[in-house]
Amino acid sequence: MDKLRTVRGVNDLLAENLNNHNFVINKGLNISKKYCYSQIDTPIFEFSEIFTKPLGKTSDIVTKENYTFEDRSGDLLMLRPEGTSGVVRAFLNAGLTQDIPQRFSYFGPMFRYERPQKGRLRQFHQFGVELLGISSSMGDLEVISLANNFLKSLKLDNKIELKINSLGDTDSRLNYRKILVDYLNDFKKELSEDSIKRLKENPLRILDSKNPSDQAILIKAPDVLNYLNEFSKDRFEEVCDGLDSLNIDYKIDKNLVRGLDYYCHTAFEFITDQLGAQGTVLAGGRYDGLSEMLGGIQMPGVGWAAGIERLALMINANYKNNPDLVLIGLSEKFNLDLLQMIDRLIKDGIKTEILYTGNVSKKLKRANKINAQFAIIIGEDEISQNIVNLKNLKTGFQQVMKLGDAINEIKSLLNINSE
RNA sequence: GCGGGUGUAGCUCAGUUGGUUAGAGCGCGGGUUUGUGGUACCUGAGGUCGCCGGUUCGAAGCCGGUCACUCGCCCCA
Repeated sequence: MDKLRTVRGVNDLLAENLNNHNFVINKGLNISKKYCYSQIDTPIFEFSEIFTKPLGKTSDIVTKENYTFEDRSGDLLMLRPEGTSGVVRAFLNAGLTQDIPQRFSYFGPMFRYERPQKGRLRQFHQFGVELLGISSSMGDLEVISLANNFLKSLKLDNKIELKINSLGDTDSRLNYRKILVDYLNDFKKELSEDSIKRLKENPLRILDSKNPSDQAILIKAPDVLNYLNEFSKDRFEEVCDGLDSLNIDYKIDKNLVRGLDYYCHTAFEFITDQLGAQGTVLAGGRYDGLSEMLGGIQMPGVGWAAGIERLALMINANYKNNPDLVLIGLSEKFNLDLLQMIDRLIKDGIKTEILYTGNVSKKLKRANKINAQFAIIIGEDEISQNIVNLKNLKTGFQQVMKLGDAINEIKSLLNINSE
């Protein structure tokens, strides 16, 4: 380490950015609380299998993008690359299978060893929700409705569109997989290198390839939706009809596939064109097999996760942290008096900062810079008469009065209600 | 992991074909103002030109490597 810096793909969050993040998180928590989702917090690392089992052996997240390490007792651990597996694990651990449905919301850092880009970091943050124990399409519709209202509350609904698809149940999926592989095998020579590899490992992923020659081949490829069995097809129709009656706009994208193995039936992504290659801002789907993959009982689930960084890039939460009031002493010997005064001021809900150093002129300059509304200035005279000099920094008007009167004046002018 | 672009002061950026002591604006410090801010004027500090090596009498500028950011691919939120 020759210079002070963070490791690659990992950022500090300074006031303004953090404010945007918190804005996104708070909107998410608020709206999910109204849908009766309880917040849950799970560890940021788990035994590796918690992720490797459900995510699938061929997913990049498991094969090359994880942060894995052995701890001192020799256990193989992984920094979580996503949130769902941990939440389901916690749900199983807590024995909540006896009390379904369960609704969870969560947020926190996730870790993937990827090539960093804007909106794609190695430590990044997700906000997500999971609904466990509801197998009908109503579950899918509920979480999509929640997502839609979440994005609306961020005023992003006009910049983002919803794409959905269905992967069908296991039977449909395996059947379609066979048909797709048969079709693609005829074009093997024209497929991209990546896609040839995926033909064996995870052929469905070829569907969302951006390679032009792949795309040309895909135009005539068999359509997943035509190969769903009766049950899966009906289920997908229920979801589409449901979205119609909820007035949620969507586009069916037959090439939309989720990257992780545990998904089935409904898959959806909310996508923007404003973030370049990182356009997926919120994505999710149904994962009825996940619980069993972890060794639990059969337990249907559906949920989504949103990229907090990506959403934060699209909003501007108007960061403000200016004091209502600054306290100024004529010299440093009044600083302790000011510190005593703060007890009372914060009880009245007044955001107060003490300016400790410099002469009065410097302190007022500083007060301007941090955009304070009022200043209380004290010196020998004020102390001896038990009064303060209250100055309105916007108008320049100032007068001496009792501290209690000053507090009332500030509160009434700034509309502050004490708590 | 692959391909392209960028990297000069705290910030935004100039810097000609390789040529003396690398500049501007904003910001920051001090002063005009020892109990009163915003404006104005004066003034000062701040740079290993991302890092390492090479070419050259001489490199911020050229060459190689490397690190970081960024765009696309990949992956995905």
